[in-house]
Amino acid sequence: MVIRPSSLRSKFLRKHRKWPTSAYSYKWQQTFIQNQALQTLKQSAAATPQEKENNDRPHHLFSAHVHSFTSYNCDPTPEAYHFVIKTLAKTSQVHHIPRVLDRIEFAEKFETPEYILAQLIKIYGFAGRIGDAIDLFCRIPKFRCVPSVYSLNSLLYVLCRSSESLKLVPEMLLKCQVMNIRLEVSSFRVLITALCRIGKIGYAIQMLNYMINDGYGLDARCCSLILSSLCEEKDLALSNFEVLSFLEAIKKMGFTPSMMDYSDVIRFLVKEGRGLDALDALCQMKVEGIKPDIVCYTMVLHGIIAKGDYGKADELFDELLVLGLVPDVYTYNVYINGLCKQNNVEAGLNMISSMEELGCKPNLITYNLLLKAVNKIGEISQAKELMTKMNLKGVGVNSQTYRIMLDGLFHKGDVDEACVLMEEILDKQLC
DNA sequence: CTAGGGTTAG
Repeated sequence: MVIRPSSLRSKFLRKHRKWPTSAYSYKWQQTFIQNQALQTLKQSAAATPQEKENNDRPHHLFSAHVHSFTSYNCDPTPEAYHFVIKTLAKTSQVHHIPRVLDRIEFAEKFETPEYILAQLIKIYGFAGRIGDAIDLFCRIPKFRCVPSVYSLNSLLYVLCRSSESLKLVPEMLLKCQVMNIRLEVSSFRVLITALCRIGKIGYAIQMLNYMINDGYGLDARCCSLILSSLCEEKDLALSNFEVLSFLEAIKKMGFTPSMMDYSDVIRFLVKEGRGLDALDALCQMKVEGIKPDIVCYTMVLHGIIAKGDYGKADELFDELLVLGLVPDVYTYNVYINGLCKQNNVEAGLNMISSMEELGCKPNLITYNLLLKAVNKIGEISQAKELMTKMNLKGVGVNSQTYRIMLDGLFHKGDVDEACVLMEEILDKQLC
């Protein structure tokens, strides 16, 4: 028969208890006294700030710890040790933690709560002590604690922080099999998040494959994460090829993209000058029953206009209105940009009043776009008028505004006016 | 809790 240590301990307590009370009451008093001891310890740690800064006295906290518990004639609690460890970490005395650990291992009997050890793994990791973190992980059973995926995730998190320690991950995954810890979806999330963060998206996709092969099922969060990382990937040779094919692949495996997923993809496609692909993605959304919001439409509209397909742009604008979406400044600016590119300045200027009627205030960008277009067709006086209107409406100008105006004036050969404007710029120190 | 994500030009 297996006798669990906890039942052994309670038998021992019943036999040797000091108070003629029930076990419940005894426990209560014990907890109370331990709390008092912990309070004393915390006070003594807080009361000596000058010693905290003094690294020559590393034993202070630790001896205070022992002392406060012996003076209350009770055993230190795991929480007390936790406090000591946290304090040592906070005061950059991580190198003194091993002594504390030794004491927990050899002098104490309690079952150490796993979170304390898991947290220490992270402390070690952030202090750059990868070796200590790994050692601690392997040593967890010595602290009368059964390591679970919780500790493993902490370790994986730490290992994934640098490319150097990343190499140790496969070894640790094997090791945890021996320790009988089964990876959970959360572990994969830790790995994939970290891999994406350090730009190792290829490895992240590999992890996703392992996950599927090991029967964990496809995790939507992992998919979204990899997808958005691919969209942000700077190596275009890689991402241009991957983004859509990756999306296609995970969709086949049962992933249903959310609006955010599509937003990421559309933003990527537009940035890459693939406006038509962005439009396709938008259609795909609708097919899948997701109503694209105004941001999606604005991005696609931008992409289409960049391609010069103004007919499609108009269609798209109509469509969004039909869907009941309300265009905002971003949308109007994109649209106005399209009108300006077609040299349809008239329509662009009319948009200002339309916007105002619809309760959408034109902003600096709106005016800059139109100023540029007006100057382009050589209507300097109209541009000046527009600038006055800007001021009137309380829309401040920026250096871009002045550059546009100077450009216009020089283009016209109006050097005098340009000089006047130049002085105004110098006055405002907007150079 | 319903944001965030999106607009000029260099």
